[in-house]
Amino acid sequence: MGRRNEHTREELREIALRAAEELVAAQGLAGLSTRKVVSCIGYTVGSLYMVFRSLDELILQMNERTLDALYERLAAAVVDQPQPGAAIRALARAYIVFALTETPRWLAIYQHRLPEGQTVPDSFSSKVARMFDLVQQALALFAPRRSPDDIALAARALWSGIHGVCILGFDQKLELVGGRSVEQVADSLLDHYLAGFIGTD
Amino acid sequence: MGRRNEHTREELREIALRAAEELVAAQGLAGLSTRKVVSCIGYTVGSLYMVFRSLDELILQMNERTLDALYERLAAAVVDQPQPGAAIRALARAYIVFALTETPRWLAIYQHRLPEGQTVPDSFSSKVARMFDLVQQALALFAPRRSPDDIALAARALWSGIHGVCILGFDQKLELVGGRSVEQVADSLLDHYLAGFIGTD
DNA sequence: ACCTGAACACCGTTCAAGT
DNA sequence: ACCTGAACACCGTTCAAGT
Repeated sequence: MGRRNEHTREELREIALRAAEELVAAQGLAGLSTRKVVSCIGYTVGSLYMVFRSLDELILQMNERTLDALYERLAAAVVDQPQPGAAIRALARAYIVFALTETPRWLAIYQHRLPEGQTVPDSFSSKVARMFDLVQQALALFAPRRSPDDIALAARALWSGIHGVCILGFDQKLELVGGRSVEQVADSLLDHYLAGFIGTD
Repeated sequence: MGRRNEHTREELREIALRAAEELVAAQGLAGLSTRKVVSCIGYTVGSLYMVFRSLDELILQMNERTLDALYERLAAAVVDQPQPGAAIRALARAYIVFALTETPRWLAIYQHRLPEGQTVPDSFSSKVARMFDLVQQALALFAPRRSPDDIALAARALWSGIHGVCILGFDQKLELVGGRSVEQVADSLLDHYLAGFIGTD
């Protein structure tokens, strides 16, 4: 046995991540397992540990790829939005569309929890920071007289708010008000927050 | 073996739920298992299935107890708040305090996902609705000229927003801005949203 | 060096067997 | 009726053994 060498390490990593993404898309993060991944790609359990330190690391890398995809959607959404208000709205809408269309892998980012004491790698954090900067830049253009501190706080509040709308919106468990779409609730949050933010400028 | 009859069905249910709550408090929802629960209460695996249909049902009932505890904190917070604006702020603050002090079992409400196709029992939904009514009532007093529809939408936007702040705030994975406390971000969301909401009255 | 597959310590759930 | 504990089908991870 052994020494098949059909794939390089990098190829193995790639097909494993792709298989993981398909499994998550079909069955959610809970439906992901090392044994399912290797059975999809025609290897045995041990091989996975040649490329990933653990299942947690595989999930972390999968989530980084999701963050990349999300960033590109957000970046594409702000392009050609000369009005700062429209840019913020476009960012929120792009986030919601991503969450709606890629629900399982978007959810996986938040469902996955590292074992006690472990922290996320820097590459992960910087992808989050990069995405967050888009919101901050749009807000800075929207309220140019505000201090960087005010902008940072507002960006965090708005981003968290939109995220909360998405999370609770897809959780039928918490389906509170019938007939209210995620977009409608997000618009309410955005409109009133921005009105209040600019009003106290 | 068998027929110990040390506890009634109801007692067994109670000590199992209590053990589950302790396990979750100590190790999070991921650290909860049927085998750990029964080992805590001195029974064997099979016994658990006399009282709960499945582990999912046990978790659901545990989460309902958490919702009860949360509701009481929220209800206590609005009492003696004659000013409607203060009532809304008190609700948000009570929610944050609960999330901060009871983090694992508060998180468990959102981490737990039912198997595909299953829906939450009515008792669960009505506990959520009851909690949500508190926000709606406070908002109705705050903006008495608004239609019930507007109030419902605003309540949902605000509640989702505060929840998003809590969720992202405790997820160090997404720790975006150093030094910003959950309270600070929540205040920003609340202040500006309410200002915008009342401003367009 | 690469890969296997048995082994270990877990897991949820079921159910024949015992009292 | 109540409860056990073996059994089944899973799980993540390790590692001696094979090529």
